[in-house]
Amino acid sequence: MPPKTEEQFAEIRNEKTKLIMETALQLFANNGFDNTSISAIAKHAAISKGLMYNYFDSKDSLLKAVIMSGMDNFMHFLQVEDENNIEREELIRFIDGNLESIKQNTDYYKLYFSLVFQPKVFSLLGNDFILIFEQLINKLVLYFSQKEEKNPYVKTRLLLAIFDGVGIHYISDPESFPLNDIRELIIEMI
Amino acid sequence: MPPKTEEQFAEIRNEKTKLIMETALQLFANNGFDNTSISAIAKHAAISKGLMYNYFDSKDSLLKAVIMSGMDNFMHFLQVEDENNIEREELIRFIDGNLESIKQNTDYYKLYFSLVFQPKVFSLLGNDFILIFEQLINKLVLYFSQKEEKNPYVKTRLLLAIFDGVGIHYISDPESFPLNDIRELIIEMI
DNA sequence: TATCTTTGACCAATCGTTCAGTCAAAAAAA
DNA sequence: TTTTTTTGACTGAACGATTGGTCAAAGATA
Repeated sequence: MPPKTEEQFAEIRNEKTKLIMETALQLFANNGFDNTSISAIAKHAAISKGLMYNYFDSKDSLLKAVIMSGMDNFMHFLQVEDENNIEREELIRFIDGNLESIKQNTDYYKLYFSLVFQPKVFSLLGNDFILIFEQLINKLVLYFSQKEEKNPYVKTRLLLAIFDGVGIHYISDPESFPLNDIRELIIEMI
Repeated sequence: MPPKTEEQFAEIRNEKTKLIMETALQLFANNGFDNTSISAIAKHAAISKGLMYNYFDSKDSLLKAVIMSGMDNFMHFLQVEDENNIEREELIRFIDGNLESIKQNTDYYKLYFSLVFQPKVFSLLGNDFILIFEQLINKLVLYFSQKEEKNPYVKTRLLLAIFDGVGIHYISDPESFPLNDIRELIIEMI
């Protein structure tokens, strides 16, 4: 029989994994991934350097876990239903989810924007991003088609670009960026 | 007397400086700043490592020069006049300049977005960015005030955010992103 | 020769990663 | 209760690779 139950060990591992990932996200986002050493993460998390390698195979593997976790979190905010049809109310919920996600996960957005253009990093993540993105496009195109928008696809691509632009500007300057007022302008557009 | 005239040496230095900066921009943008070694830059530029240090004091100094040069280039595209007043025609020129700048300097935008959130890098650049940004805000607020827009400041912040969002999406996917059609939508907004 | 550009071996520092070994805690045995 | 055994989380010195940066010497040209 083990000295601790499996459940106890699992909880320890869960908490430490979470601690390491949260610390890593904070440092990656604000100092850059390549500029953040494992030593620095260990120091901030008050653990040893070796322990990180007990939980993650490599620095790349840690990065992947951090980004995937952030993406999961983002998807929960969106709450997009799987039906094909989409009502205006649901689109507004989607917009609010997007803006709320930006507010609550600024570090994740910083990390995302700082790495998304590096082919090496992008390939690390597989094509989950692309699939989710295409799914979003299809839904929004359908919505704007129903609204008899002149060019539903173009409007869709603009709207998705706006989310990222608003995200970047909010992150750069959270105090003075009028996020709530801009929400109203976006809703007027749809 | 030197073996070459001052002018000859100056031209050599100008050309080499340009070569190093262009090579560095390309590698910084696509592989990341910290992930690009001086040796790699030298190899791609077909010069020695030591020569880079003949032209730039440090890697940070090279980065600063690259970013500043990109910003100068960006400002030339904008062609914003110094008068207080701003006509619709000039704003459209400004939009077109912005979009054209994105098209022609994708590497610079990649580098910019990948570093802008790092406090260490941001402080390297001084507050030129902030000043230019505030100047743009003031001009656009004035324009939208003249158009009797409901909330000129909010509209301005949204428009500037849109430029960055469009830039990111175009860079991520230049082939399928409908930049020209989106230009029309933006112009309809102003 | 005189002068500036150019080279690449070299350095100390830091990096990601490894691994032999320590430790507290709890079940099992006494 | 007390002692022994067993477990896996945890540590940190050490390693090879790589980094930004230096510099004495060579190359080139008038």
